[in-house]
Amino acid sequence: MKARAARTQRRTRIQEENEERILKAALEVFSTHGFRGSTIDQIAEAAGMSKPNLLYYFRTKDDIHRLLIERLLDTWLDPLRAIRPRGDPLAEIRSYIRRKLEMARDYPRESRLFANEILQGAPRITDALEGPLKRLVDEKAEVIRQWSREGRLAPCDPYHLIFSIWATTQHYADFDVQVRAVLGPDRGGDGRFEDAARFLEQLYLEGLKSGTKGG
Amino acid sequence: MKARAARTQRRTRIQEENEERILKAALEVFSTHGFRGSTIDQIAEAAGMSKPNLLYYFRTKDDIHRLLIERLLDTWLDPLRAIRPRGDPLAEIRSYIRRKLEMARDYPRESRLFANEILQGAPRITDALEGPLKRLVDEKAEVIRQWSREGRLAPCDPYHLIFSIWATTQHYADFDVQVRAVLGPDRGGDGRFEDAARFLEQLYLEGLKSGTKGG
DNA sequence: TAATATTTTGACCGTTTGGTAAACATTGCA
DNA sequence: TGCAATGTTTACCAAACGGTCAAAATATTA
Repeated sequence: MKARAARTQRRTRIQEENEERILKAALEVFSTHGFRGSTIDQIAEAAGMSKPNLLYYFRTKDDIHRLLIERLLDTWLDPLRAIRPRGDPLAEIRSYIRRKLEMARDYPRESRLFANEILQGAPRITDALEGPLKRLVDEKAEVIRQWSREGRLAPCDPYHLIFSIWATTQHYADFDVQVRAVLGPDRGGDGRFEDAARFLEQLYLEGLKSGTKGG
Repeated sequence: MKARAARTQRRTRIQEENEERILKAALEVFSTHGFRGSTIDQIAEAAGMSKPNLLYYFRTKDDIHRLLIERLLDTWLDPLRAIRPRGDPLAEIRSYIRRKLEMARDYPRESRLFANEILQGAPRITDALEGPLKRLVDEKAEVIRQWSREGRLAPCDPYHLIFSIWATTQHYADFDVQVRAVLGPDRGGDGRFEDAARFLEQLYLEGLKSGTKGG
């Protein structure tokens, strides 16, 4: 029985280990060089195996990338999904910012992989953007709009609110080098995420509390 | 006299035209595929000339990229430089956001070129980040801090304030595909920049007006 | 342990890539 | 007009690239 077929049926211990090693290495490489900027050799070396050996587990470079993106999209929107329509608006938004910042801190490579993909025109995930992503955002935007209608949140454009939270939080993963360079060795350390959280919470909670006029 | 030497002295009309054509084409290509993802052939084709012809004007692919980045950095920080310490804090911040949004709208390729560079670890511009950029940000951060001290602006971390403005405005250039996909054909049109401006101004002006407690 | 299935390797292939060399064409000017 | 400087093209190269193949090595199991 060939390995190809086997993988779809039963997976060996070695298969499981090596595929995971490859994906981990590929995430590192793809996220820092983009798809075209990464070579199979680079990934193989990072995974500690030869190129043909790697290609025994994944038929093409594209396959690896596709799987990584697929996995990513699966969990990337969890924080947004976690917004509860019945919760307190400002508390929900604060939690959302928190969770997104934690993801930027704990999964910066995933963030950069995504950013690379979008930056280059999202050739492989346009469907996901226009389908599931749009639907989820539409749903949560309606929740936010309802909060505003009920006077529990300042009236504002829910889509641009979501965009701005994406932007500000992912910035700390995607533009990490710049953030560190500007903050310098002192303030660029581990504390920067807490400083960011404090600032963003202040900005959003003050900027969005009801009683504030808005568009 | 060789062309190489001539370029440093007097530039022919043809030289001027072709170098400009090449840079324009290269900006388009580099900004959407990154450095390694772009090929000289692609740039040459976009510029409407043959590869050797292009290489007559620029010795290497790297040279083109370096020049583009150099030009970019030169104007990229103009909006930040334009912040006047003696102006009204909220008005200055509003203008800054406006200008940055306009740049995202009018020069999205430059924004993406920069984003690509930072995302991939800023290998070619670390010096610029740690030097001139950091100095400028330090200077303006002090201005902002002073505003807070004077009670004309809510106390806040000036660095993260600047980061958040960078992030939210550049987002509309760098993540354009995603923004369009989510907003859909109706709201994704030309109006999205004005909607964004309205939202961001509300957020920042309300979130930062003095009288607000902060860290 | 023997037989079988799986895993790893080295040698290789066609294509693409960045870049060169030299011949050819064009332009600008005395 | 003639001639040198400038500009363009054709043909090419070596290295890097994505990927294949068959044989060797290892692991699994009857």
